[in-house]
Amino acid sequence: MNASTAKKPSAKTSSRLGAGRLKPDVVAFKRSRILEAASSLFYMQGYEATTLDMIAERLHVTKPFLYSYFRNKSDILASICELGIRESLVALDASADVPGNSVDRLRTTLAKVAEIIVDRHAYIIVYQREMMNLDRVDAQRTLRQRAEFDLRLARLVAACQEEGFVTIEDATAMSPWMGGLLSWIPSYYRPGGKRPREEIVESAVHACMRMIGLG
Amino acid sequence: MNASTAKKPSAKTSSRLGAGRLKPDVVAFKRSRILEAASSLFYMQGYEATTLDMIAERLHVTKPFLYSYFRNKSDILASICELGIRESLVALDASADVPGNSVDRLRTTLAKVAEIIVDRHAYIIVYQREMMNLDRVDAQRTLRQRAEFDLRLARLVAACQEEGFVTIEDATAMSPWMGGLLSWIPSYYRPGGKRPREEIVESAVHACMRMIGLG
DNA sequence: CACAAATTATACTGGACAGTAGATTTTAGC
DNA sequence: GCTAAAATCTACTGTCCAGTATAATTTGTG
Repeated sequence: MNASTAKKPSAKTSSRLGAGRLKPDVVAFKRSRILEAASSLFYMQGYEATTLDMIAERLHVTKPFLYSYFRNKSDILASICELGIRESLVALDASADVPGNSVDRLRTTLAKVAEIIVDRHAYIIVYQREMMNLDRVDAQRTLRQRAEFDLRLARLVAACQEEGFVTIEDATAMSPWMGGLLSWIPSYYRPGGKRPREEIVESAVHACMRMIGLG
Repeated sequence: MNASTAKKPSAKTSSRLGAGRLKPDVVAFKRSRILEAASSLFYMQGYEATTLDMIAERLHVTKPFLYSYFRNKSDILASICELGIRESLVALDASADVPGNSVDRLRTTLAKVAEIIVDRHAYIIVYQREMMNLDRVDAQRTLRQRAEFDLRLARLVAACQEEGFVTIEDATAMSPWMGGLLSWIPSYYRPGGKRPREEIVESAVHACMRMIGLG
């Protein structure tokens, strides 16, 4: 295969043009397994300390196998960073569909994002810690996604202000702190720790809401 | 010299035993200049991507020179991590001397720590990002310092509760979020950005105080 | 100004690791 | 079950860099 960038099997790799449903899914599955193994190792040992041979070994494959699914080491990292933030972005997008008023929407969305961050803690940590190892293009895309995250969060807060639920003047100035607090969760909460997931999420949401005067 | 760990000139390095005031200071000065150069490069490019030759070049010295003042590369990093947190710890210690009630003490201390973090942003970022590159001993000491930081912050919050200024039941559960928020400052605030230092500090302190119901 | 001790530099080594060329095996259509 | 293509592996290379042995230089002292 030797995917130069995209792994999309160029439309007519299989004999039956555009037909094969299975193969693309298999490719996607393999990619996600590689990312799982890589993120776990990056999380525990760091990006530079993790060799491609280690990733390959964990999957019982060899290094050139990885190169069939990713351009190079930093392409693996870029995919992890991408995954690390996209889900949160999707959750923020979905906030418009939450029933109730703007405060309900904010609270529900914060909780949803907090849950995602707890569940994907390894991706988030790797994302924050290793972003600088990305090449220019990947780094810029990732930064843009992060800016998008902050922007949408700020809009949610602004809506609470506009609808009159929040009277604190500098409420929008609090939204970056909310983003920071959420991003901080994985540093503070280790999976398998004593505190249950729900408690962490609830506490984080509380902290965020109080920042804008909503108990 | 070839400092094996401590650089203390073993008491009678100079001819006049225990007399020389200058030399130890010169050694300390050189060490701090090395740390400055190293932290700046680690901050901008990451620990692994920074070679000892780069650090030496920036100071117009050579690699073996660095080995006269630090055991190895990770010893340099360990010193940066140490510095990155010690000042904050000192500020937390000094909180007992702040006049006024416990709320005044908390507010003043949070502001002081926020200022330190803003001023030492490179150290803080490197500390958070590269801690895993430390060897076991240095990593444990650093983790202990961080735990100490969280503990003292929690005590300050608890005092506000005991003196009756804070009525929120889960106030102490908020203190880790305060620590996280403060640690987040350098990711959000880049020096030379549009927002002035004071504004950032004030906003951060506000956010923290509101978490425990103090506007 | 000689001469020991300290400081700093030159020049090298050894190992690790990302990335690759080419061989081999598996898969799937006929 | 034959054959072409896709998937995967074996074996290698070139580079980079932490760390070091040893040489040169500076500094302080009598």
